[in-house]
Amino acid sequence: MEDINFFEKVYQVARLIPPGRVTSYGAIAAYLGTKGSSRMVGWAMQAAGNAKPAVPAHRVVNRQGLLTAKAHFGGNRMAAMLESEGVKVVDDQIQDFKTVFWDPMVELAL
DNA sequence: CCCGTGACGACAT
DNA sequence: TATGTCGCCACGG
Repeated sequence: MEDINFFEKVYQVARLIPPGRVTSYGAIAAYLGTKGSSRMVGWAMQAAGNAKPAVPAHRVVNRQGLLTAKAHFGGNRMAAMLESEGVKVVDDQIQDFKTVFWDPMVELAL
């Protein structure tokens, strides 16, 4: 685990996000132990586009459940993918965010 | 090696 | 509740 880079850690956790669920940058960061570096998670996601297998970055949103990454995906592609998985999105805001929220700290229960 | 940047978050006002 | 400011750390130039 310590052999892999911070980025890969983020990728692995992100890939564990089940369809129809979403998580926040801070949640991933906290799970990795770098609680205060939620930004790094987002930064990693930027590079995630070059990672293989592809990372479901569209399932990662901010603490408010707002599709901040939407701008990076381009257009409403991100929202469409989420809705396709059963996640309701209105005006870039995930509905019932609390319900679809997937917390690695709890789900992975390390 | 120093500086700016960034898909965030928590706290202060 | 809303807005503003600071902290956080990795990466590129």
